[in-house]
Amino acid sequence: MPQTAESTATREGILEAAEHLFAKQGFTKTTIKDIGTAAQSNPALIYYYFGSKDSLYEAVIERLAEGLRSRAAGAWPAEGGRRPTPPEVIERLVAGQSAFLAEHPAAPALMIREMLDHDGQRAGAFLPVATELFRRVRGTIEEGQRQGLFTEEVDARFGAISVVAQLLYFRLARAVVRRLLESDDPDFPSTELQHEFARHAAAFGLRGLGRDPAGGQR
Amino acid sequence: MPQTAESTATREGILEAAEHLFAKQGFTKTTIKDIGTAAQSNPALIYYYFGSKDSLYEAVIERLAEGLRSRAAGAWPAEGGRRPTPPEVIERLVAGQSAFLAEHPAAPALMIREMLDHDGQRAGAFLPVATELFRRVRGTIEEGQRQGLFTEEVDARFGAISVVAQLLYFRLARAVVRRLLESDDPDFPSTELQHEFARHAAAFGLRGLGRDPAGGQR
DNA sequence: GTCTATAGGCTGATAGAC
DNA sequence: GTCTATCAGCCTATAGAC
Repeated sequence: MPQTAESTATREGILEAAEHLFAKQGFTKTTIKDIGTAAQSNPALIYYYFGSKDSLYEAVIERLAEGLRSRAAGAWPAEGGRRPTPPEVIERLVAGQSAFLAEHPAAPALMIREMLDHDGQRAGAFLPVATELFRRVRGTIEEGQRQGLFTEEVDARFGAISVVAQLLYFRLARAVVRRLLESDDPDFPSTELQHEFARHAAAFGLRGLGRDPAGGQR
Repeated sequence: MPQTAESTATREGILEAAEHLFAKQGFTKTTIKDIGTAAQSNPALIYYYFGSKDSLYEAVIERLAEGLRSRAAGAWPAEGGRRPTPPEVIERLVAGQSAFLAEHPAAPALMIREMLDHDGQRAGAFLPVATELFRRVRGTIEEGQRQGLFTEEVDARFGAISVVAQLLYFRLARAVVRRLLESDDPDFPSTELQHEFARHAAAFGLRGLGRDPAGGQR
C-alpha cells in the first residue's frame, strides 16, 4: 500500500489516465506506455502499483462502480422523511443518472465496453451494480402500477430498460447525436444540453409509463 | 476481383467470420489468425482479398451499412399507396429495426464499437446511415406534431433519440438485461422475446410522444 | 518509489513456391 | 487462388540499479 502523499498522487494519476484511455480506445488498444505518458509517470510504476494491466483495469472499473453505487443510493431517501411517489423516484433517478454521467464523462463508454467485452462472463464489479439499478427501477414501476399511476399495459421489466436506455444512449451515440443536433462543439454534449435531455428523458419515460407528467389524470 | 464461385465463398467466409469476431472482441483484440481460423481459410488470403486488416474492417462495416440502408427504406412506402400516418411510420420503423437486428445479431455491437472507437472522426459508411435514420424519425415526429397527434412538449430531436435508443440498448446491454429478465439462455435474447420487446418499445415510444397507442384521443 | 534495460511472445504484413 | 516461411516491430512484464 502506498504511504506518502506523492505516491498516492502517482497512483491516482495512473487510475485517472487509465480510465480515460480505456474508455476512449478500449482495453486492448491502450498500451502501458500510453497510460504512463498520459499520467506523466514511468510505465514500470503501473506494475509496482497494480501488478498487471488486467488488475489496473479491474481497479478502474471498481472505482467507477463505487461512484455509481453511491449515486444510485441517492434516489432512495433515508428512512424518516416522506416517501416519494413512484413518479418522483423515476425523476430523481434519471436526474441522478445525468449528474453521474456529467461528473464522469468516461463512464458510459467504459461501462458499454465492459458489457461488450465480457458479456457478463466476468463477475466484474459493474454488472451487479447495473443489475441492481434495473431491479429497483422495475420495482418502482410495479409499485406505481399497483397505485394506478402507471398503465398496466407496460411490462415493468421492459419499462425499466426503456427508461434507463435513453440517457446512456445519448452519451454513447455522441457522434450521431451531435450530427442530429447540428452541433460542431468538440466537447459535445455540454452540461446544460445534457441536463436538458435528462429532463426530456424523465418526462418521456413517465408518459411512456402511462402518466402525464403535467399532472393530469387520464 | 474474384471470379469463381469458390473464391467468392472464401471472400464471404472471411467477411462473415470477421463481422462476428470484430463484434464480439473488438478490432484490436481480433487477430488475422483468429479470423483465418474462424473462416477456415489461410490467414494470408485475407491480404490477398482485402489488402490489410483495416480494409477488411471497412468492408465489414460497408456490408452492414448497406443492409441497414435497405431495411430503413422499407419503413417509407413506395410512391402511390396510401401514405401511412406518423404513428404508423414509427411503428414500422421500430419493427424494421427489430427485424434487422434479428437478421444481423452482430450488428449492434459492431455499430456501437464503431461509434466508440472512431467517435465520428472517420467518414465511415455507418455514421451517415445512422444520421439519416435519425433525421427521418425526427421529421416523422414533427409531422405528427403538426397534425396534433403528438404533444408539442417533446423536442422532436430528443424524441427521435428516445425512440431509437430502446431497441439498440436492449441488444447492447445483453448481459444486464438477461439478469433482469432472470434468463439463463446462452442465446439470449430469443427472436420471440426481442419482437415482444420491439412491440413494447413502439407502444412506449408512442405514449412518450404523447399519443395513446390504444387509439384513444386525449 | 522511481527509473533503465531488456527478455520473450505475439502481431500485421510480405515473399515466393505451388 | 492457396499455402508456408519468415521478418520487423510492438507489447506486456520483469530484473535490478539508484
